[in-house]
Amino acid sequence: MFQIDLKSRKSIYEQIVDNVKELIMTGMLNAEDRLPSVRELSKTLTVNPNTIQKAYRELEYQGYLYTVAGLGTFVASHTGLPVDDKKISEIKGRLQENIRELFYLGYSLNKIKSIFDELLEERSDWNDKGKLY
Amino acid sequence: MFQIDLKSRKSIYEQIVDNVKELIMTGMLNAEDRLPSVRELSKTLTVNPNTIQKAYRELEYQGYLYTVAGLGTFVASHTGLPVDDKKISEIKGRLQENIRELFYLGYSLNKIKSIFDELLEERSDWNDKGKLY
Amino acid sequence: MFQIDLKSRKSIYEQIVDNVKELIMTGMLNAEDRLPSVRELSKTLTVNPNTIQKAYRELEYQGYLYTVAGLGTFVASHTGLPVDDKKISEIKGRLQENIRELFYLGYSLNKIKSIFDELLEERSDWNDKGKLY
Amino acid sequence: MFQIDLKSRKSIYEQIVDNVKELIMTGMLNAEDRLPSVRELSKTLTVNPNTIQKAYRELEYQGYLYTVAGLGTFVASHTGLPVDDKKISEIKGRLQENIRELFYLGYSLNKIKSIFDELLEERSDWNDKGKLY
DNA sequence: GTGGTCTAGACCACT
DNA sequence: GTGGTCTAGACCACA
Repeated sequence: MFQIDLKSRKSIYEQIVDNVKELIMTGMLNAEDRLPSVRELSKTLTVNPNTIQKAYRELEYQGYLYTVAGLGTFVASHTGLPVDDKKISEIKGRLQENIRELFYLGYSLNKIKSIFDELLEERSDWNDKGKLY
Repeated sequence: MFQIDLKSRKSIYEQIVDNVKELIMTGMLNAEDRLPSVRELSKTLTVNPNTIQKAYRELEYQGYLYTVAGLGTFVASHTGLPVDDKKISEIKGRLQENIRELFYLGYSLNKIKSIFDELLEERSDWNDKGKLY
Repeated sequence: MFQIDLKSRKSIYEQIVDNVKELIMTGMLNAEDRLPSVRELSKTLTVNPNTIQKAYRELEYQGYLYTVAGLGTFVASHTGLPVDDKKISEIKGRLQENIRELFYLGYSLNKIKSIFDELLEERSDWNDKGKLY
Repeated sequence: MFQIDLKSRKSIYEQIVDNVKELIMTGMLNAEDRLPSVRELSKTLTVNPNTIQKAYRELEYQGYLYTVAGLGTFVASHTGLPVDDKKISEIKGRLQENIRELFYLGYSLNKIKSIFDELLEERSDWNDKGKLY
């Protein structure tokens, strides 16, 4: 599934959260898919079960997963969710930050734009079907 | 100068680092400008001096500031710095991540592009003079 | 009959208990009505039979149902039950809690009262016939 | 501050969550008040620090507290928050449930109304000042 | 001092 | 089997 980097400055549970999010966002995991059980993932990653559970719970809080005690943990479907304005503006803030950094490193605004377009180009295989905006 | 948000998840020293970086990148602080002393900033932000100290040290380490004993802390000039490829690709990675997240939240690629263009528009006052790329 | 929400934090058997209680209280199920067998309900809800079993047993224990071996499970009649003072004061406690919460969320006492009246209004179709108080 | 009931079916951390919420809602704890540190409360309640932390974190998720690592945990101010519609309708659901139960226990709608009015009366000392609705 | 993370290992309720 | 809670005790970064 993925690997944990113990040397990273990110905490283990945070790495798990990010990795699972990515699997969901890239479509490797789809709505209603069952995730490995806490104990299973604990073994394959050689990480304490509590740590896995913490990650899963965090993902549940963030709306990516839901849990049925005794059955397992599943990918939540998020269609129809009201778009989270707070989240959006947070992402915009991060984008601004990145723009600023690139600018500081010597890139002109035009160059930054072309970099971004390039990145979008790479994703042109993604399907806009069902997109709300 | 700027404000600290205690409620943020970011640690205080990290907020200071980010804020100073931002001031430098946006041109509010220019090369050779003198920063407030540790004690001064400590008072204006009502933050422990050790915390300010740590932030300044981190900024020094990252090349944004330099210190002259007995005189104070100053903004370093960065012109002529070799473009840090590692940093660039890290930023690109973060941009990709943001794209993925917006896409996941229901935005089409076109919409994402227009969001980014909007953000760039807001910075159109920035001067490309002296940009290397 | 009703639906189970796997995403709910409530355990499945608890949802069944609550739903059956509701059906009884709203008069959809009346004294001596026969409930679906464990196997039947298990199929229609696609839920493990053990889970249904546990829910029925709980409802029996709480006095809502009774079982006749070989015949099935039935709704118990509750007329003439001595009013359970302990239960009443427990419900009052919960009401207090809800009042507190609404108040905390910014509602005035008057507004809270009108919310409650509204909820009662929705139930004005209920029949007070036979009520002891 | 409060006591934990080990015999309760509520988990310890949940009891802490509920108790702290109540302290906040009743005004015993006010915005920006500092809560006992994790270790402190751990000692006074003779409960493991991890359990306290879990409770505090839960309260943070729910918006009642905020945390500054190295400084402590504080009561968040919630004024100006957009009223959480989801929360409101959840509370309404609970109120309906209580109404239903009282009805089932033999109370007429009128009696239920008078019970609720009585409960509100007890809180008539509360001040509506600053209430949004 | 503060909160945050992590481990090892136990016990419980639910499916 | 599943997730959920709890303990005891360790180590880290931040203020």
